[in-house]
Amino acid sequence: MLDLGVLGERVQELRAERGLTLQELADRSSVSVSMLSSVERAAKAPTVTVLSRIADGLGVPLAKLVTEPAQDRVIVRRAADQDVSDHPGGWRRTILSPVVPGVNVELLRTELPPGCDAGDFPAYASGSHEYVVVQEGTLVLTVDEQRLTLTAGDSAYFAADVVHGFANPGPEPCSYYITALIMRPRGGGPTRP
Amino acid sequence: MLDLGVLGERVQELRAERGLTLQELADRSSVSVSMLSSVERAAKAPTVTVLSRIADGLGVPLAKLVTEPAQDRVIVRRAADQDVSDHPGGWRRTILSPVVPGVNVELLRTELPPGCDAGDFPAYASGSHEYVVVQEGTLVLTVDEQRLTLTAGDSAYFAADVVHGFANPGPEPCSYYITALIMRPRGGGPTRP
DNA sequence: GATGCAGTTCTCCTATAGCGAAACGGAGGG
DNA sequence: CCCTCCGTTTCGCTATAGGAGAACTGCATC
Repeated sequence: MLDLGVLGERVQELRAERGLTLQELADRSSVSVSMLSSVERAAKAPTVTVLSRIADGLGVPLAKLVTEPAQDRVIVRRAADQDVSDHPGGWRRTILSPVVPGVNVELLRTELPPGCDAGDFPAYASGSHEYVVVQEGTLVLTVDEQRLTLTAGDSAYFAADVVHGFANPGPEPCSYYITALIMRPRGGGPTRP
Repeated sequence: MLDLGVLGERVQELRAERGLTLQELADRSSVSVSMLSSVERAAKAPTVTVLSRIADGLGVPLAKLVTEPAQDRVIVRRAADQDVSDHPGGWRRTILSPVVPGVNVELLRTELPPGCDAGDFPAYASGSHEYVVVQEGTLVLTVDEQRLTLTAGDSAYFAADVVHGFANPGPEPCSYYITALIMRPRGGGPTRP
């Protein structure tokens, strides 16, 4: 259940960060000063439309105002304990991120031998996205019919709600890191193939 | 700006997925049938409290209902364009993640010369967390008085709401990748009388 | 065609979100 | 001390969110 107090604090904090007065935020967001004050003090529950305008005025996505995360301790995985999976195509994937309840982040390292195509990955749920950074070699990234060639040091971001594939067409091995934030449709489907 | 039509469709879709009737969802969410119908048809704009109850009834986080699917395409940063910052201590940090509105993820690569201590980083807001994977060399990770030695291939996860530091005590260079999910600070403000 | 039933929409009515403007309170400045 | 400025809170008033139940719709079965 949403805590209006937390919501109010969050709005106030974001406004303070930007050095805005109630009046200035009111102008930016087309929400009255009095309403803003009420929301910050949790005196009233704004409608989604009003809260959306407030989020716009603050320059943050609406979701930012209503999500609250969890926290944990330090978890280490030694190189020897890493979860390495060798695939039929000859490529190898290492899942570097420990499983943390409530956090849908995965940090992966993938090694593609020369000429190897790791194939296509399905479109994940809406809202999923991935960061890629190439460590060495050449990576051809395919995102929804769009092909991109990345070399060592290049990084890329894409929304992973479309089909996407990875291939190494070059004569040298390719390795790259992926940070994936995967939204899961309810029912707890399997993790990345 | 939030589109009530989209919101309504989303609620209806989620309800259909679960095979719930308006009445059943009303019972689960403590929101009247008529209000649910109005929201689905975008006839009324619910308050955040009501929408939060609806989200609970559907078993999805509130943010799920208000996040608009990223319509972004691929964003690439070439190695030559990377945002590299050299620090006084002799270490170098490369910010690999393009700035994506609404996503508070950072993907970084850091290079520490032999014997270099990058110093301490402050405690971030509660809920922040980081993944670290060592590419080469030896990294001493300090998290809230706890010291850990990581070598190539090791990865670690920790909640970043405490002071944490990175150092390379070895005779060889050390490089590592960090995926950071940083939450906005909040709650530090003074309470009004 | 009538009857029953499950799901959805419409019809009031009350509580409150939301706005404009006035009132309040603190930090300088005279 | 008194005034002025600036930001915040409070005060009425209006529009609308929200609840309870009636009315409608579609689809079976008799």
